[in-house]
Amino acid sequence: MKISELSRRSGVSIPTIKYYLRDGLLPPGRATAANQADYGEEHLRRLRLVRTLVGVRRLPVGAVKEILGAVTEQDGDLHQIFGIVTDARPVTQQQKQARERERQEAGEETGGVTDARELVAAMGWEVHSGTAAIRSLGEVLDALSDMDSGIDWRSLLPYARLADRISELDVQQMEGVSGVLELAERAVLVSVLLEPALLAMRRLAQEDKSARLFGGGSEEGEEE
Amino acid sequence: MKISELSRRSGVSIPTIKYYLRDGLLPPGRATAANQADYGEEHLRRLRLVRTLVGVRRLPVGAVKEILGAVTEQDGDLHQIFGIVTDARPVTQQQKQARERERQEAGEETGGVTDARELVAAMGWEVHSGTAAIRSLGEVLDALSDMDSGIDWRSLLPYARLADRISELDVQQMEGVSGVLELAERAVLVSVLLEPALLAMRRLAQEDKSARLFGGGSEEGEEE
DNA sequence: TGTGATGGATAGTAGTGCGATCCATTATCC
DNA sequence: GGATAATGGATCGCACTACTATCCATCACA
Repeated sequence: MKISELSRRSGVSIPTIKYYLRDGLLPPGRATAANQADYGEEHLRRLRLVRTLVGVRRLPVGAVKEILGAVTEQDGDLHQIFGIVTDARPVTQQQKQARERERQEAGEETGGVTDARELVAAMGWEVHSGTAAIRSLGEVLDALSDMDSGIDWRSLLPYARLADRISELDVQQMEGVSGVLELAERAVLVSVLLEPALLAMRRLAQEDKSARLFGGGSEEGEEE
Repeated sequence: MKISELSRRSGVSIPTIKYYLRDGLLPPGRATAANQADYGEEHLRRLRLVRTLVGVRRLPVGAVKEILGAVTEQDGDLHQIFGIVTDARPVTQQQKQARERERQEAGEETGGVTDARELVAAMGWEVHSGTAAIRSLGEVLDALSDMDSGIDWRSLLPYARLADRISELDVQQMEGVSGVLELAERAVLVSVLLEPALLAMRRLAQEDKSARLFGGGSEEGEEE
């Protein structure tokens, strides 16, 4: 398949495909001549996955590259794949620098991270301690404490128990998938793409619950 | 309080504060002269909230503006506040345009959105149908179907049930908060800031579960 | 044999989240 | 009361991201 066909079948413009090729998001096609390359079905699948992660999940291109690169070289151990996918965080360069600064002036390990480790311990989760998720959770706990919200890691325990049950559903989604690449792709899909779906459902449920509890205040407004 | 004190107390640089003032993220201080304005404690709180949403939750500045603007003018009905917060989605201009195009070529209402409505109906959630959350969920369902993942809205029902229980926790977090602005701030905190915390906990639990199920493949690597 | 697509490279664009600088005005300290 | 320094307001610039556009020599294919 030539690049024009790849473009037609995926709906992605040729310049964008070239950009992904340059950036290593898409492996180069099999070169048949100095100015000709051949792309296969797996390029199409990969391209669709990239578009999904960038377009729907809105991951930065760099993060998608990390995920896909790590996943395709570490093909074999499903747990490793989950770990890699789990560890890839969407942070831009600017934001990274800002984080650096904040971390430095906070003394390299904020109280929130310590609290996050306590929560992990309380839940009995066994994770390798360098996870980005712990830092991420730590940041939120720091912010909650800075804002005097009165919400601490203990108040998050009920949430953690539900998160635990969500993760059980997640690993169930891996059943019945055969190939190695298919498993990797499924792991990416389940752990990354379901994130916006989960948040969306939470928001829908929130609207429902808040209507039942505090609602009725002004109950017109079906118009958009 | 002068701008310099606001900067010192918040840890936010003066140019950044000026930028927020320009963009309407922060209400202007009470002008005492042509080149002097006075800021109060509520400016400090607001600034901290902005920094939390931009820095920790990584919302685009425009989205934060929408949320805060809507929340502070609609002070009164807690359900309205939840709805507003719920409806603000972080989308950049570029991405918006891309969405526009995709929606046009898909005929203005994708199958995923229809599926999303079915899921909402199956859960018995009562929401006004224009919600961004439905569109968001629809996009994910579209992507899952495009990728032939075999995951459809029915497979998401177990997730939806857990999301429902999460939302019950969310509304519980509103208890014991008194003032109107305090309630609004709490609603923002709970529904927006807890998002990264939820995702982080899900990832931690995923790592734990995947280790228990598929793990043991290569169990060294405590080093970071 | 020529026409148009291809790969590869370089440059340009729009949008975001600031930081830097300039300016006239004005609080403030001596 | 005069120097100093800070303030509000404005404009410019910068780094980064995700593309888009253009150019070019080369080559398939009709």
